[in-house]
Amino acid sequence: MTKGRGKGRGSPYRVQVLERALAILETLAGNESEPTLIELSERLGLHKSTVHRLLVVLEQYRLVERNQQGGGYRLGLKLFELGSKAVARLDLRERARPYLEQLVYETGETAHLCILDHGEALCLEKVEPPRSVRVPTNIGQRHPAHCTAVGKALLAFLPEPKLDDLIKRQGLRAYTRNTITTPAQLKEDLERVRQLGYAVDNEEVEEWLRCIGAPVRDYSGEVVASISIAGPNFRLTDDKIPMLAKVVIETADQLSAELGYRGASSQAGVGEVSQGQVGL
Amino acid sequence: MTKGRGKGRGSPYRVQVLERALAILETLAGNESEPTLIELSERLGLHKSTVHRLLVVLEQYRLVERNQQGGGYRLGLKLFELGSKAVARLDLRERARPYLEQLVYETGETAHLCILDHGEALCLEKVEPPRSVRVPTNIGQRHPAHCTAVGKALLAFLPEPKLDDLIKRQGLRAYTRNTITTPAQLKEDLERVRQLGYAVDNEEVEEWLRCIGAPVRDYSGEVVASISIAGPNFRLTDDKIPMLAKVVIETADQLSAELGYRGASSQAGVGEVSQGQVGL
DNA sequence: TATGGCATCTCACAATATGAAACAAGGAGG
DNA sequence: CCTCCTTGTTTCATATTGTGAGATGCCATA
Repeated sequence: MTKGRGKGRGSPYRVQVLERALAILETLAGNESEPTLIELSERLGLHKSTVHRLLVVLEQYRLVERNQQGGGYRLGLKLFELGSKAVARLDLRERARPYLEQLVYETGETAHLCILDHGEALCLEKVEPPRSVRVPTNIGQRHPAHCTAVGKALLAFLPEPKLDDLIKRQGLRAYTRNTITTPAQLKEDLERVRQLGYAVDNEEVEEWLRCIGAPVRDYSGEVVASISIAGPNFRLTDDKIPMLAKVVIETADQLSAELGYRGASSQAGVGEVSQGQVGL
Repeated sequence: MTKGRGKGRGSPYRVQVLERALAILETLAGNESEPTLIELSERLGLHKSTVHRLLVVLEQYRLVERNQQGGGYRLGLKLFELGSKAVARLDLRERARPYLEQLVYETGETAHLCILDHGEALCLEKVEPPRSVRVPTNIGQRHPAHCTAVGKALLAFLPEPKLDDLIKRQGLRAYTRNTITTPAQLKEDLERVRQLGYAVDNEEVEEWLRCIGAPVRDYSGEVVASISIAGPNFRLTDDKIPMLAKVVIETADQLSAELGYRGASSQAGVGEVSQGQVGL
């Protein structure tokens, strides 16, 4: 019952077992606790038997583990293995780490590296300062693009039609009262990002959380990632933001250079850019 | 044709589609290049149609991506997402990183953090020194346990029956002429690890590569991980090993303390150990 | 010993995945 | 310009494959 569980887009191809197996994985990914076979089957609206059979196979392949003689089920480490392979091709991650560390050192705030993946900001790497307010993010986590600094730093350099497409598909959900919720506002904000060279998340996703992000370009000049610092509003105050932004931009530019970007000291050259429009 | 493709262990449950889908993922994980639909179907001995259908579904769920309008297929970033969730529960990784960095700082060599997963050493984290000989390992990669320092540091604290079981299942494959290939030799070596508090990989997996590893314990005293440094034989020379081992052990002990181990300053008390032979 | 929660197994049924073959879309080369 | 070849996409009849009700087994706790 309740067959086509969400997933919206009517797609021509379906493979029931596969979809169910993946639903299991997603459920395990979503839950802190480690659900039991029956909890799982209830949550998915599937039969004990069915879920059991799938779990056994998934376990054979290490995509799923059991707590130890009995407990619940959880994601297996094979996924970590595969996931590591999936990001290995973007060696961004390894190359960016020193720069993130430098950023943490210079600002004392948590630093992130993200890429745009299917309209959301996917966090590839995070470096935290020794002791700090806990920023509620994790490596591998997705974040909405329209209300995060990393997200906006990426969106700002997307061709307009793609941007429109994303807005239409993802919507602009409100997380706090500061969240931007109309396309017009968002575009205005992105224009500011292009002019200043950095993006700000002013408590748009979490009440007390502010972020400052800047784009990272590869050898071809394309924006392929963004980095940011994140901290509580009482440390990232309005008057400090320009100064901190300068540091973030500098670091992002260094990383861009590492990736082969020989920018004509072009857009957002920190010092002097903001005279003309930077143009979409 | 060729139905039960390897996977040996005759297990009571089988779900064909799932197994095939996972075979696709494994193939994509194993290949540097990004194979095309037909290459994939040939390699798997499956029909174009079948593979295509599976790929489309896998792509819907982001487990697989295409190169961009046309190229080959490759692993999708959803796997990274799931994989990150899978290791999040062992927060080992984040907590260990500073110690690995310290280790790199103090020794100038590449540092690794591994756990024992199904008889192999799974690399959870790696930190490299600024410029160094490239150590051929990656985060997420599995390594044989019997011929690596991280592996032996873990094996040494396994109950004997489990060890025997592992040896029987994994075998002791030779990678170089230094690789230990008999259970007796291995056990002798592991005894030495227990006495000295550290394990050495003396070019047992790669001709020029040496490693020094030490176990990490959690609050309960159980060995849950190991850390190591790895470098070329001309830097990790016999005479330097005891000194370097001391550093590795100290760092491992600090990490153990961080994890809540209030060890009775027990085995391998760092200070006085090394008078014996360094062995091997 | 009874009880309940959970995992595992069996089996008849039909829904589901399968793969042959036809079609479409490019690209390369003559 | 046309043909040939490679790769991806779609369709459809078929029986292989997955399904789920229910029975059984297992191990706790009461």
